[in-house]
Amino acid sequence: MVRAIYDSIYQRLRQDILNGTYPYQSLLPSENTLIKTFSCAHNTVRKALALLTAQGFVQPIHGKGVRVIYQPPQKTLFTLGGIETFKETARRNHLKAQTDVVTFKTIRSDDAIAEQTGFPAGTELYYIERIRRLDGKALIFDKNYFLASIIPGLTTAIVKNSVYEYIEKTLGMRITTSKRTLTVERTTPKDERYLDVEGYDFLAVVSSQTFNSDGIMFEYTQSRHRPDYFAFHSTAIRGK
Amino acid sequence: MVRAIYDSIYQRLRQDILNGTYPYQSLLPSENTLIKTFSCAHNTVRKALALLTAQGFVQPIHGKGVRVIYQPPQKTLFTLGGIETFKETARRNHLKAQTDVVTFKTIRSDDAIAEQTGFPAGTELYYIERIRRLDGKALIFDKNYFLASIIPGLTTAIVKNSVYEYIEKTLGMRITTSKRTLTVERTTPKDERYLDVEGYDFLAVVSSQTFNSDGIMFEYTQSRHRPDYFAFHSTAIRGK
DNA sequence: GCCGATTTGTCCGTATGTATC
DNA sequence: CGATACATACGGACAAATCGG
Repeated sequence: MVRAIYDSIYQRLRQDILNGTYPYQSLLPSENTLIKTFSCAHNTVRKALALLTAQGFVQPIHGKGVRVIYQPPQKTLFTLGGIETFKETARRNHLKAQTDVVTFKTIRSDDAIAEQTGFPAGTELYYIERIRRLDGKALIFDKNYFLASIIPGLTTAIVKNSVYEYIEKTLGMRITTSKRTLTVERTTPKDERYLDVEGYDFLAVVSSQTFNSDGIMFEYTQSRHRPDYFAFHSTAIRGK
Repeated sequence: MVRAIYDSIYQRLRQDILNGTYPYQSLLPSENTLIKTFSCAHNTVRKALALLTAQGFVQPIHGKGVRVIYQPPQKTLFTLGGIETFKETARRNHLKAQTDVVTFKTIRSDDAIAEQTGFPAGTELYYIERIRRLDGKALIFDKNYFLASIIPGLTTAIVKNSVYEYIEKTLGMRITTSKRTLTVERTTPKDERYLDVEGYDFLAVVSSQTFNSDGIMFEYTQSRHRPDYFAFHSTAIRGK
């Protein structure tokens, strides 16, 4: 897979921001300099910078330069914000990850499920419930609905490992957009049965719809997190 | 203020998606068509489409078209996700908003504040605590730190109305990037004193750093929300 | 399976506008 | 005012994916 030029520029600048070459509040080399460094056109550099801006790494200042606004996270705990696998998250935090599958079946969506997930009623779905353990503690309760017509051949073994790995590596499907809603909800009896709630009576709940590169929603997931291991990061950019 | 061409195309398409002209799962007119419609260059149309993609409205499909993946929110309640003032949010939900200022003072940041907010120790700051009421109920507890050197002349009157209005209209400063972290925390005695917690012992806590168009962080805010009036929306796009 | 039309994706070079210093 | 730097826009070229005949 050959990377696009703008992408390699983006990756390079991103790395240099992360490793401190361009520290917080410093200015990146000017667009003109970058053009010479990477021997490419103006627009190509700008596309890379637009990406960095959208991800919250830099803030361009008209007539002045491009300022780095990324700061390394101070408290290092379990966080999420991009599109990341549970396994990836665990590895990033040097924690031992384990997944228990408690439910695995195919269902047909009814009106209630359609209302909640956005899948039309009558659609054939996989329904999966999993418990995510970090260092042995049951911290996250996941409910997944997968579109059976798009994700064929799911097995408990796959589900226990990583569904995303199966989707991307085996099926060769690309995951692109993910829309999320975050709420705070009271623990249910089911939560208490499966999770080590340890006195917590509220959970952080992330509901997400995931789309593939055809713009088809193929997954609806609800992840219920124990609050003390949860943080969610997001960057918003005003208009322009 | 004259809008850029790409921006007017973006606004127009966005409107047409919101009002149902281009419904969920439909395809937008092709880039070629849009070029003719708006009498502009390829790249200009593409910039508008890139914006729509980044905001989660559409998903382009190589060789096929640009698919609309926006769905109107089903449960209409208090939500946030973009950069929006409290007043704007209240108006959108047809609720009567009221703000009580409980603390308003200037302080100098110490090590503890620096650690939490990201302002260097020794910086002069405004510190404000406010209670946000919707339809009379005290639902949100806000703590703000503003950089005094950047936001001069704050008064309780301004703070009771809208600080952002003051910043944008009176000072003429542009707010651009906002970085947020979302956590779930136990209510404190202070929360219980000021908010109508009604038995809720956990709150949704949004911490945000706001940057102006010079890339200077001028605000750190912590908003503590009662769970039943809180939802947070976010769109993530996988790298490429 | 191939070809050609359509459509999105990447890149270039140039020109002009506008903000900062 | 001039030099520098980011912002917008144009037009052209070619690549890559999709789809129908």
